[in-house]
Amino acid sequence: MVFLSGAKWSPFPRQVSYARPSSDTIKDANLYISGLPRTMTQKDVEDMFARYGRIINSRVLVDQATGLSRGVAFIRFDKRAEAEDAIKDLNGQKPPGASEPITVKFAANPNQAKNSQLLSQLYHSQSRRFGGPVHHQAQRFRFSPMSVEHMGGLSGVSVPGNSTSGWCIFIYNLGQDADEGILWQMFGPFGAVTNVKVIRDFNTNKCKGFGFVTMTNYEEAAMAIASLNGYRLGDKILQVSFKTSKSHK
DNA sequence: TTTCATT
Repeated sequence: MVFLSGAKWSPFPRQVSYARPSSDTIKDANLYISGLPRTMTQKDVEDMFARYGRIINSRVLVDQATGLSRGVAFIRFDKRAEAEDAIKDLNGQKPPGASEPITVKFAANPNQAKNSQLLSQLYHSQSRRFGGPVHHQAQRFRFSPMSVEHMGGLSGVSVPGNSTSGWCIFIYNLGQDADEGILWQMFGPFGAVTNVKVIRDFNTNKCKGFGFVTMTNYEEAAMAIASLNGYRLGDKILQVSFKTSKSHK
């Protein structure tokens, strides 16, 4: 005779909760990896990091239009100590067959990143006066949209800076204190700007002297470059051009 | 004095 009264309501082993315990040991175990060879897939990256611990999830950022790797990835480890080991071992190292070292560090909080970008735009849109040296010169630009419409023959040509999500512009010779706001101010008048970035030193937060602006329309980007290249910002002469591929050698 | 990347 089978006596079932003790079985209660668990006829099958219940799947243990998916939620992971909240604990310091699993906090902030998320890594940001940049400088990866574009040929490396998500699996390749996982393979490289697997020996340091249990990988909870991973992602390789790809250009939405081309599907090509951006050389940037995320790896979330089970434990922070595992992530720390991976940083110590792999940061600044070259993957097999790679010519450039990779950067491995803890990932920034995505909410923080989004907020700072929003704040940057908010600051830009709310600011009426700028103490910077650019403002009083803004009217020196000559707008001649007719001339650039002639340059339509872009198809089939490999044009630096292009991607279907916009035209990436490289700005060199920014001052150490440059910020995103100055880029919005300089490029915004020429047309649709979708993104700006000031490259800063990780530790000092000082600008490394260059930045990027993404503009939607070629004509506006070309006009901005033509107008802003050679522009004097503070005591420096800007160099402005379409971004070129870093691997031109 | 010369090319990012933050799911």
